[in-house]
Amino acid sequence: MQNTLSALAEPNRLQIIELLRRRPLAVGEIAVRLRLRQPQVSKHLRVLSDAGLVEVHPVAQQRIYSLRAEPFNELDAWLERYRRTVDERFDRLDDILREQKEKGEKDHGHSK
Amino acid sequence: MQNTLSALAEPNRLQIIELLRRRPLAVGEIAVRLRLRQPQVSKHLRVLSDAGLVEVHPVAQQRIYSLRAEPFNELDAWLERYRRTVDERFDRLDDILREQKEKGEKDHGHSK
DNA sequence: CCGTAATATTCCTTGACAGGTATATTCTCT
DNA sequence: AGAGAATATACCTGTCAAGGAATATTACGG
Repeated sequence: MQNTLSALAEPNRLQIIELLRRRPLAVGEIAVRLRLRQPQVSKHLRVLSDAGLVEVHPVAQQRIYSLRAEPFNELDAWLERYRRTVDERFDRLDDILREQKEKGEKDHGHSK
Repeated sequence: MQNTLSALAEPNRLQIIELLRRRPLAVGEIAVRLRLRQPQVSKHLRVLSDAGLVEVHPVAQQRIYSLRAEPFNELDAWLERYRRTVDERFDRLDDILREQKEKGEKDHGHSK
């Protein structure tokens, strides 16, 4: 999860992912489309690969990179935990605030 | 999207978010639970706030931080585009590879 | 108004990381 | 085997962001 997020945090890497969403691509093609130099693309792909976001398939001297589904599913599962709770937390915010306020007042009265 | 991802890329910030998922908290409480120093917590919260991931509600001298739903919804929408395509891309991978291979062979024959 | 609690901000230092360039590696074709 | 693609790696450099410590700010009670 952490690896996935930090891999996607880099703008160019996110771009690469967006590109690969459309279809698998060779390193050189990515470099051309994103106007990056080949070594940087290779390095970014290394990071993405280590994070499990992409996989490689050699075709002659080319390496075709494509997305892997797993990390996206994990992200999805992680988000799921928030879809459930964020809204209700928001609703309860007033209660929490009141709670905190009362706690503060109680402490002050105690120290008198 | 990019802002959201880079905000979440930092381990401690992700931890903060996970904490706030359970319930809104004051800065000091976060610091205690994550064993971080108060200034760093404030700084991380600043980043999270700028990214729109959290919002503040003052209660006396305390600042209660809570999650905001919007960025999570955006992330969800972004992921949705992948839920649809990753699998089918995966199925088509063989086709793509064959395609690339044939292209390569054609080029070579061309240069003869 | 003063003291204190809670938090934010500033300044500094250091480490990680991305880009640039050169070079190594791998594969294919002849 | 040799040449030339396509890609990966190594090394260097500069930048930026995170942690540490001190200080500023804000809000409250007396």
